[in-house]
Amino acid sequence: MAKSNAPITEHLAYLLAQANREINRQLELRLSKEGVPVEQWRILKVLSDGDGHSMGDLADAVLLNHPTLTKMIDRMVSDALVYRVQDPNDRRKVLMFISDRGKVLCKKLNSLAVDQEEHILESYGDKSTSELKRLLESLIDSSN
Amino acid sequence: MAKSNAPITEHLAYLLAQANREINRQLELRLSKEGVPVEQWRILKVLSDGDGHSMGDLADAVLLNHPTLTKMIDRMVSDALVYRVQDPNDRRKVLMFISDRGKVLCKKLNSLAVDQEEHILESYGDKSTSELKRLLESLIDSSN
DNA sequence: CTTCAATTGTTGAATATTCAATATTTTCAA
DNA sequence: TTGAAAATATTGAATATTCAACAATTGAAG
Repeated sequence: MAKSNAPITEHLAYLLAQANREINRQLELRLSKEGVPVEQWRILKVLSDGDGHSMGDLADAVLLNHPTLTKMIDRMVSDALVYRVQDPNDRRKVLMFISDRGKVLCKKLNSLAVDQEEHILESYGDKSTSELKRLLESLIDSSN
Repeated sequence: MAKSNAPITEHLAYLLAQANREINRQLELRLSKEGVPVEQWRILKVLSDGDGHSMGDLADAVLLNHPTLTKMIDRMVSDALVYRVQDPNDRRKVLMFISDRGKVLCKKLNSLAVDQEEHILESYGDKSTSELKRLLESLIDSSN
């Protein structure tokens, strides 16, 4: 039986929040070299496959809710990183695409992100990293 | 060598964000029964030791930055869950304490949170959970 | 001692996020 | 075929967060 008086630092929810906050902070720091928030990097990366993604799909993929995504996309369209196309098969939908400018930026961001992953591998270890990834994936799976 | 064209779902930062989002959403759902955001539960839990905690310490412990914490504490003071005392040893500091009312609420919240942890244990497994916790702690350690 | 830098917490303005309501299009049952 | 319900994206108002500036206190060097 779980103890209700356990310190907060022993709760899974807290450990996840703490780890996420720290890793995200580090990534943020790298990406700030290009003046881009983490969410925009995610968006560019998802759109990098060249396919059109609806706003709904994209929102799920980049962990943002719809209105937040809409407004972030507005900014990215202003910056000419992505563009909207109405889905010809279902005109309720908007398909998002990455622009050439977006692709160029995405490459730079990818190398900054890889830089971070390598840094983690060094200090945290190869074994631990892949084991952690495996466990996280499995946790996410079991939560659906 | 890490691949820069790896899908975003393979990045540790993304997996952490995704897992954190999901687990936090579940916890939020439970705590909403008492109308309390997750951060307030964390605050109450940290203050449950009965000691006075400065705003700075508290901000670190509950993963909020200072201005956000100040404003959340303002609300909690209005709700009579916590109270401020000026630190007699260092009058720049404010020491936060939990009230009796806060303690009562905290107990209810704890059992809701334990409920969630038990639910995770069931669907995700005892072994995986403790192994994941261990790896997260170690990741956090190695990031300092 | 005095003064200047560092620490601590709060405030207000700027920014971002969220919730509820809306508009548009599609689906599907009658 | 029509009309109601569902799906999709956006908008605007309400709310929350963040950044930079501020005030108060302490520490420490000269």
